[in-house]
Amino acid sequence: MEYNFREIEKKWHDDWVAKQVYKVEMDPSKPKYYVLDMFPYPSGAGLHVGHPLGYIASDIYSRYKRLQGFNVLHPMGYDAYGLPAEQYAIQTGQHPEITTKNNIARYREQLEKIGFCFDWSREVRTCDPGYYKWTQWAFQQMFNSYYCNDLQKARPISELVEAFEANGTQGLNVACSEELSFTAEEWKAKSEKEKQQVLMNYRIAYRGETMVNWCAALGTVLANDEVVNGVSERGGYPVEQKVMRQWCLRVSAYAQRLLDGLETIDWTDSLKETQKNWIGRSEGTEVRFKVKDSDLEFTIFTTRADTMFGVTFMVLAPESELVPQVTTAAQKAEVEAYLDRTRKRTERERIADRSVTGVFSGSYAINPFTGEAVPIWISDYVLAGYGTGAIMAVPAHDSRDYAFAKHFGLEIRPLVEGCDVSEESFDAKEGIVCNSPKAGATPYCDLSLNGLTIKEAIAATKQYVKAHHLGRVKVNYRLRDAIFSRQRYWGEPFPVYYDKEGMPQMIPAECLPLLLPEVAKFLPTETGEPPLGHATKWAWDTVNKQVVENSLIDNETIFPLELCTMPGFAGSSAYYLRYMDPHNEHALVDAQVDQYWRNVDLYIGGTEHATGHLIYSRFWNKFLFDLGIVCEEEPFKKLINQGMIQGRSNFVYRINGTNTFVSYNLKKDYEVTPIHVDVNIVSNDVLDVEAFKQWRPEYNDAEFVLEDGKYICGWAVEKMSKSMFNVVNPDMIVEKYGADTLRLYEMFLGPIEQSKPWDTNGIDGVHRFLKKLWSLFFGNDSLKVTDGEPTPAELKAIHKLIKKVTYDIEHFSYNTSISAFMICVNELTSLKCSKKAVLEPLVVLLAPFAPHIAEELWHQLGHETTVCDAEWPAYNEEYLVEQSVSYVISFNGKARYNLQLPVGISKEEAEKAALENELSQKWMEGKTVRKVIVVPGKIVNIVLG
RNA sequence: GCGGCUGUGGUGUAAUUGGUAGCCACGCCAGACUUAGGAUCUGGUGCUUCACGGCGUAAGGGUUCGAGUCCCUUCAGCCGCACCA
Repeated sequence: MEYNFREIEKKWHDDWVAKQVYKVEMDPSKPKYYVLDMFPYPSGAGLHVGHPLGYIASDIYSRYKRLQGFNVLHPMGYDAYGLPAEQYAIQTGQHPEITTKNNIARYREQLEKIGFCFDWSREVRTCDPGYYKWTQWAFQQMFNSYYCNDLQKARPISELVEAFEANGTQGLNVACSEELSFTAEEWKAKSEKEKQQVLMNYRIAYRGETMVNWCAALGTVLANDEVVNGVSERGGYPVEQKVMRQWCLRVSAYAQRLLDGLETIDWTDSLKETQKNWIGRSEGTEVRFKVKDSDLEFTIFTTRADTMFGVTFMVLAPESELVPQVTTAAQKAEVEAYLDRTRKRTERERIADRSVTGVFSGSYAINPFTGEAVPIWISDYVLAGYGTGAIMAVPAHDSRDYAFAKHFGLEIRPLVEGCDVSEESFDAKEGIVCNSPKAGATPYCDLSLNGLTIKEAIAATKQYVKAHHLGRVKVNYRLRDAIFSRQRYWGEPFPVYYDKEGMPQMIPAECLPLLLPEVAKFLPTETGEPPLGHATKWAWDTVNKQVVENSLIDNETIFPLELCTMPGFAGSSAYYLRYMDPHNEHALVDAQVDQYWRNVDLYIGGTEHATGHLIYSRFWNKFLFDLGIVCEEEPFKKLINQGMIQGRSNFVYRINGTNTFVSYNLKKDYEVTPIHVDVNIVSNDVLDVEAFKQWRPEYNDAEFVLEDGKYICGWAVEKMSKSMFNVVNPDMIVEKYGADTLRLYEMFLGPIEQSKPWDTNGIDGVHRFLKKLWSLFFGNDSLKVTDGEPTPAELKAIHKLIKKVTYDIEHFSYNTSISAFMICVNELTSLKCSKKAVLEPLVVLLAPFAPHIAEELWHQLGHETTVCDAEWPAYNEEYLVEQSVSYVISFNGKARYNLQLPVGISKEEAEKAALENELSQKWMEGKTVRKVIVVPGKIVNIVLG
């Protein structure tokens, strides 16, 4: 009987669907396990072989955990809102709703073929109203919350109002956009509108005027993680910095907790490192400087407080609001010209061109430590968005200040013993401080740092600043608030309207979801007019279908609605929670359900989400945790990044000016042009010549110079893309070899975390393995499984496998498991073993990897129930014990030969046996044994004197 | 510039975590069965040497009886952050 994978896979797939084998219910009698894949956004290209890599890995683990008796939640859904889905729709000129629907259908079809154990009854789509109701709901909760730094958690905004009424801002320690200061009386005197404006400064979801990344080509603003090297991540369009009023999420309030939480979760070091870099914690000091001959004062941030005595100038960011205030009349024209120039530069130009530019403001600042007046400059090497947008420049010990000082001829004052600053600055934080004035030498300051190490000097200066109220110790984070609005169509509408004061108000929670309206034109605009402006009919509450004309109408008053939509990461930030309770209409997730499933035990996905989704999700979850909605602070306990699958392109070589193609190893004799050829008509780098002729009309009459009767193609690793003809679809592999072969092969390719090119060479090896496995069960035309007692050799083979596979799955080392399967099957084949007692555990072990064939064999062995509900076999060490162990006898560490010694022999006995054996040898005469080292069960090393 | 990771046959990789480097595959070579094979089966395959042997885990050094594995230096590649004060 042949291994007919097509028939088997079809049969069991249909059976699983009919019997709902993968449907999961909450079951408190069993321990839970939650395995999650990063859900895909349904792009138009469909799945390629890179997508399933992670899904297969998680599927294996899910099935394994189920066999171990866990109640496993393993869901799948679609990240359907957002830029990628919308860009695809725009490119194909279709409505995103239609393309999204079609793409999802295609994804589903492809996923079905691979035999995943997803519980499809829990599928979520971020663009479903029933789903985004909870995205909108979460946004409203954030709007109604502020972040208390003392409690280190989000609290209802009403508590903040109470605090204002009682004490104003007195004693307040909360996250805010701008430090405000007012008394309770002043608060009470404010108008309702003013109060709302003040509260906006504290809300976790707030509308604020900030520097944003504006991408004209995409017609929208973008979050920082959506901008890479100054261009948009999606499409690579230019991005410019612009001040705009936008919705933002106060992610920065959670910076420290996001950092601390990393210590509690099992992620790779590299991913944690990426997030740490992104959060960018930096401890330093804020110091106030007065402007000379003025009441003005401004604050700078520095991590090098020890260099206060080396300050020779100050620099402001061009965007700083201080710039107009410190610019003197004489310098005005020059400053304006400079501001104009810098304003015009895009982010990319700013990154590319790092030549030193700047302009003198005309004013001076007083160094609070020395009383010295130093010039205030303006330069775009100082960023408005970090620290205070102003710095004290210490050219001797900062390379950027150094370059600036050299360029403009400013003083460089070294402060570290023995450092040479004639050619470059001395940036290292090591050495002994010198050149600071003696204590009491100036009327301003009695601090002397001479003789201290830099670290001691920093601490001493911090202390001094604090004691003399010159500033404060401050921790800065690079992490910025997330810009949360997009001037695009395909996203969640904000559940927001604007009152007659123009202040945003939340649509009543019972009216959610606010549905995304139909619009005549959904294209984005270069000027940033949101497409929702075209909407004429809005609706909310799917039940009541209240319709409003572009506005909320209340007692005949018309209130305009927010026209921006939410960004892609909104819908993906809490989807793992929704899977727990996907049909709940009353809560994002029921508290009891959340108590049971808690959080994701194993999360598998790509590194590309390190600074986007994986930050936002953690933030979102921590916020919900603060509110008591979820019971775990971190959403993803363990995370594995599957490597990227690159394309492996094939080339044919056309002899210039002809239609003749020369095989790879002969091409050096000709002048040739390499041409990409579709990898799907190449096998093991051998071109299917006939298929090539059919591939394109111009090759119909192609001729070939062959080697050994074959046409060998060249190859290269490139991005997997249509234009390189190197895209491999999983469907094609499934069609040719079956889903089980695809699953095994993707895992056999190498460690999951490693990036590698997709290379179909070698897939025959795993396919052959399945055929060999099949032939353990079937003879020429019938089942040949027998009931006999297994021999010790057979038991050893299978128990070795059980041990190895169990260990490997726990360690996500699937590639080595598959090797172990191959070894076992080869052993059983040569032992001619077809005993049920051996083959049955083999089938169970295989079930996570190749579920279809395992299911078929399981039923062939006479079982009625699905193999998914079998029990994971346990191994017995007894069967693995060797009768004797081969010890390596080595002299002075050099291995000489093997000596068989009985199992269980003690260290001393082994030593003795080895010596007896050796000392009788002739060549040992006259040598003295200095030491004998026995590694139990392994090695005897004899050290000769 | 700062931080992290990686480096093993022609190829993908493995190595019981410091114990005979190269498991399992691909490819290649030889053989068997075949009208035929992109089928199946058997054997071989790190380099070098006729051989005995010698050399081999990016390069160099160190620790150790023993190093692919630990430590130091260098080189190469990949990734993250980056005028972040």
